[in-house]
Amino acid sequence: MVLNTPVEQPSKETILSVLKAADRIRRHFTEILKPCGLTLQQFNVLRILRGAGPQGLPTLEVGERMIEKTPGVTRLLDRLEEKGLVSRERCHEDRRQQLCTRTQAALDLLAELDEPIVQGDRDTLANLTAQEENELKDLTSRILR
Amino acid sequence: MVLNTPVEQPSKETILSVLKAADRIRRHFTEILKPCGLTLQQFNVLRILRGAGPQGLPTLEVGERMIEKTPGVTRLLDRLEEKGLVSRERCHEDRRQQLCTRTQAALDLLAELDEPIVQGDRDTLANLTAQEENELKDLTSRILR
DNA sequence: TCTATTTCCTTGACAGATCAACTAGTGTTA
DNA sequence: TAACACTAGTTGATCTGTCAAGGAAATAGA
Repeated sequence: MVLNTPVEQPSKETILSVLKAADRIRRHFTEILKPCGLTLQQFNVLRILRGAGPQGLPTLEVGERMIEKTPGVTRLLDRLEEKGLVSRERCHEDRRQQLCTRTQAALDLLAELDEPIVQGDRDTLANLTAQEENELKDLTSRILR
Repeated sequence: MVLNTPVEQPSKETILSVLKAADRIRRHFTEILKPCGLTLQQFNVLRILRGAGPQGLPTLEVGERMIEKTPGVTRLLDRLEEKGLVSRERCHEDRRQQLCTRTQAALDLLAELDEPIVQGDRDTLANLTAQEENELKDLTSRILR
């Protein structure tokens, strides 16, 4: 998950700290989602599809919004379809595309999760002031750019 | 990899930014390691074992230093052993333990990687001043704590 | 209009993360 | 010393990430 601990250069420490923080964040939300039987990525897909509305999105579009390689998305969608949370059908204008839509069940599930997730957001940054939060956003956005 | 993009609360943006940065960092180092046929985690294990010296470390110890669940470590070590980079043998004092040691081949490989990795560290934070770097370390270390 | 290329997506294969269940030694204690 | 719990590690199953290869529809060019 994370680079190891032997620390010499200060940069290494900083990088390590960023990676560890991301790791804690991921675990935190994974924990929140576990009772619903959703993984973090599945949840992301559902939220993206909720945002897309009833007309749905083609597979690649979903992938792009997740910064994710396509093959993973296909199989992610496979599982969500099996669970009845997503439905897919060929697009008529462009028959290469598969339009993915969230089902009503997905909307219900997401609605249940909204509060816990917002709370999770709060908990994640509970130790930072609003200003520090902005600073953190700024600094991380400038990493490797 | 990352939470999706629909953004309402500022906390969400910050969290997203941290996750994305970690993602870029991970990809960056993965890229550096690819020519050597090592994954990031394999590299971590080898560095840990290099740090441990010739007497090696039991499997669980390796796992702890990686913030990693044990089962994963076992299989990680399996692959490294197949590649001839790690050797394992039962500990005589406590026959439950497997002592894992880096081989000479591993040391050679790591030596080759030291410079590229240090350069990778530099590149990662190239856009931050030393002070900003410290700030980033501080802020991330306070996330979810 | 027919081939060549591109685009969208799927499949296969393998590394890795995580959970649950299990084996094999160790230690403890009655 | 026999029974019990504990520790170290492995194995199996499922999900995800990534690469490489490929199919099928759309598009471009001759």
